[in-house]
Formats: sequence, structure tokens, C-alpha cells
Amino acid sequence: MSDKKTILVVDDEPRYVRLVEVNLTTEGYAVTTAANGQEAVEAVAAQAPDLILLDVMMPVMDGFTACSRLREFSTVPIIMVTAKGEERDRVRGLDAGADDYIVKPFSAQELLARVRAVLRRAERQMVGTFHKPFFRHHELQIDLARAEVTSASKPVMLTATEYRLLQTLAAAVGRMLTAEELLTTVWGPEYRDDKEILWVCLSRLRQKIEPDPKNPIHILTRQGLGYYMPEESES
Amino acid sequence: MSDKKTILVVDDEPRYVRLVEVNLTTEGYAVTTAANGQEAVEAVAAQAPDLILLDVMMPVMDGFTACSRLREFSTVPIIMVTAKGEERDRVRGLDAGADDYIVKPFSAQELLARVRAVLRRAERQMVGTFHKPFFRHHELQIDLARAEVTSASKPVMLTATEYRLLQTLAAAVGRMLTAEELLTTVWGPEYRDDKEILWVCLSRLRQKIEPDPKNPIHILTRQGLGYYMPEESES
DNA sequence: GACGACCTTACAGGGGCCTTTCAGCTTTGC
DNA sequence: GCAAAGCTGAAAGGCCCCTGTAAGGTCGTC
Repeated sequence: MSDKKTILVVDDEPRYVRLVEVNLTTEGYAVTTAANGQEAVEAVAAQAPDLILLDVMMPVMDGFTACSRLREFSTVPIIMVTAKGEERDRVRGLDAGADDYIVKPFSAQELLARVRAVLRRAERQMVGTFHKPFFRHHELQIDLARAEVTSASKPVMLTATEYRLLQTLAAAVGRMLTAEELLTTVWGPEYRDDKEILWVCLSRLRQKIEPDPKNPIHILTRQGLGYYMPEESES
Repeated sequence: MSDKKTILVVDDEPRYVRLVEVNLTTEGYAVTTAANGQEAVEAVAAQAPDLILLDVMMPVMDGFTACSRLREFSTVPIIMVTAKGEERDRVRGLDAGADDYIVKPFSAQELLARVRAVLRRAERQMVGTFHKPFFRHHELQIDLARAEVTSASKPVMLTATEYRLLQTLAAAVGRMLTAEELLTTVWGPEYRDDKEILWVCLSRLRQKIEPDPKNPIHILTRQGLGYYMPEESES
């Protein structure tokens, strides 16, 4: 813990990044940078920083999306940087999984105070912390950072819906999920009763990821109850 | 999980407590209140709320002290409510074991967002330390997460209806349930008087889970009254 | 021993589930 | 800006297992 803490600063304005970088570096933190959400996700997967300063307004992938994506595989503390006075943004950030927010423009003092506070809290909570950019299930591998799936190291092209479905099931590996739960999570509450679409999507997903779609090993059906991914130890 | 989350609001200003209470209640949380740290500690010990909103400035016992005291026996998530701009308070709060802080005055939106965020984080942390919910009865084991049943560690394939029936009886272990109760719970109110179907399903269930279906040990019949699973100590 | 309560077995229908096809819409490539 | 390709959701067809009905047996009580 005596090691320098690494902070990932994400913003598309180089001038602003420089400024923050200087502030943090002189305070004894190590700093890495990324210019948009996409880069940020990849950087986190690769480097596992101790904290992220995430700007909201960015090209390619905005801060909210990046935050949600990060939360799929990491509990790294995130401070959102929002534009002045936009309360809606702050709420959206917290809901996306951010730990705190700071309003632009901010003073060096305020920035450092927030960073210290969030790091301190994270340290206390380290117990359950996890950082796992990959999920494996038999020969199947999910790259949560890139949202890419490979089967026996051959890439599998999944659509957005198929990926969300797979990811939802993987996040609950070993636990059964009802059709309703899957529908509300993947499609939204308004689809809660539309099992047909789930069946269709699941069928397509199985065709792509199951070695033998007739006898699935990744996603199993419990008739009348729900679906689940078995833990690897079983099977 | 569908149960209402209970939030304990601690502050000595009744006006403020009312306000927060209304906001949280309309959002679907259950709210209890305490007027100072002393009361808060007692309330937590008695009610085990899911989250605490803890004001810093209070008579009798201030928020920091209360927070430390709470942490001696509880890991319940705590959000500290601090006065404007007092960074020292925020640090002190986090050091005392708080999970997050919010600065007074705050908007309803921000309060709710923080509450959601902290609850989500707490829930997520549970996952790691999560013991799979199992129900055991003699050699029978019900995996409630996967809706799977094993007898002497051999899997038992139950249908949806059989499983629901077993689960209903297990949930009331030691207590007798009438045919009516079982029918309304498992099949729905419109089947209340259809004992035949209960008999058939129960028979099939016993064939699968009872070592000797003629002399059941898991599900016993009380003629003219109902059915029950005996507690393990009896039998 | 008779009656009602309960259990067991057999069987046919239906419903849950899977797959394929198709049309509307969005995205991509030129 | 257009055409092609791809994604999504609706619909239809089919399979299989579950489920409830019905009929006959057994147990327990009076």
C-alpha cells in the first residue's frame, strides 16, 4: 500500500488533462491518461488503476456509457467530472455506478480532497473488490472490456442483444434466472412478459456459442423455472 | 430482494427528518427515524436497517461517534450528512467508517441517487461473501439459487410444479399447511378446491425424493388436516 | 366392513420451448 | 445518398415434456 496510487485521467481536452496530471503528480500519485471512454475501458482492463477521473463529455464513448461498461468487470473507484450545475448529469453518473462527482471547473484543492476521500473509502472496502476483465466458461471466453466473445480462441460475432443476454447470465453464473428477470434486465421492464423474443434470441445465441446447440453446456434450461449457466465444477 | 429496503434517518431537526422521510417513502423505501446518535445505535441493534442516513451535528451523541460505535457491531451502509464544504468532516466521517457522504443542503435527486448507489455497492459486495442459500432436510438438499434438488448428492430432476410444491413446504418446515394453502400458493387461488391435482403432484414428488415412498420422511400427511415437513430434530 | 380420505398409475391434450422464416428498420460500405 | 447487409422482433410450425383428468387401489377411521 506504500506504492504510489495510480489514477487514470480520462478527458478529450489535452490542456485539461495536463493540468490535472500536474496537480496529481506533485501530490504523489502516478497518472495515466485516456482520451475517450473506449480508451478508458481498455486502459482499466490492462492496468487496473486505483481510481478514475472520468469526464462526461467525450467523443467516441461518453462518460456514462464508459462508467456502466467499467462496472461490468471492475469496482475501481470512479469520480465523474460533470459540467457546471448539471444536476441531472450528477444523478445519472451515480446511477451508472460512479462513486462521486466533481463539477468543472474545480480547484486543485477540491480535486485532491475528493480523490483522497474516495481512495480512503475504497481502501476500507477493499474486501470485496474485484477486477476481472475476462470471464471464462469451458472453452468460451468473454472479454468484458471489449465486449468480445471467443470460443476455443476463435472469435464469435454476437449482436448487442445476444451479448447482453450472455453477459447477464454470466454475471449470475451458477444462479438460475427466470425469464422475467432476463427480459427486464436485457430488454427492459416493458418486455417482462414477452418470452417469445427471449426464446428467439436465446436460440440464436446458442447456435453461436454452443458446440452442440441441441445439447447446450453453457446455457441450460430449467423448464417452467428459468435459465442458468452451470458452474464449471459441475457439468 | 423485492422486499422494501429500510432506511434509518438520523437527525435532530424534525423538519429535516420529515422532508427526507417523504422523499424516501415516495420512492418506495421504508423509513425509520432517530433523533441522535444514541437512539441510532439502539435502533440499528433492534431493527437492522439496510442503510443509515446519519447527520453529523447532533446532541447527546454526534454522528462520528455514532458511526464508530455502529461499526463495532455492524457493517450496515452509512451515508454521512455533513455541513457545507467541511472537508475535514468528510474525511473524519470516512475514517469513522462511513460509506459515503452527502453535503447539506442537497436535492432530493442527489439524495436518492446516493442512496441507490450505496445500496447497489453494498449488494454487490455481498456477492463475494455470498453463501449460496441451501435448504437441507436429512439427505435432501435444495439449492434455492438454481432450483435444483439433490438427494444424497445425487441430482433429482423435479418439474416446475413439483419444485414449487417442495419449496413451499420447505419454507414452512415444521409447520403444517392445509391442502388449500398449498393449492393457492402453488397453483393459484382458482385451484383452491382441486385436491386431486395436489395428490397427484405430491405422489410424483414423493416418488422422486423419498427413499421409501410408502413411508415418507420428508413430507408427512396429517389425515384430514394437511401436510408438513418435520423438523430434523423430530422424526 | 364400509366409507371417505388419500395415493398411484396411465394417458391424452396442451403449453412451454425451440427453430425457422419474414418484414421493417438501422447500420455499413461504396 | 443509395444499396446491401445485418439486426430485431413478430409469427408460425413443430416437438416434447409436463400436467391435469380419470380410474382404480390402499389406508385409516368409524
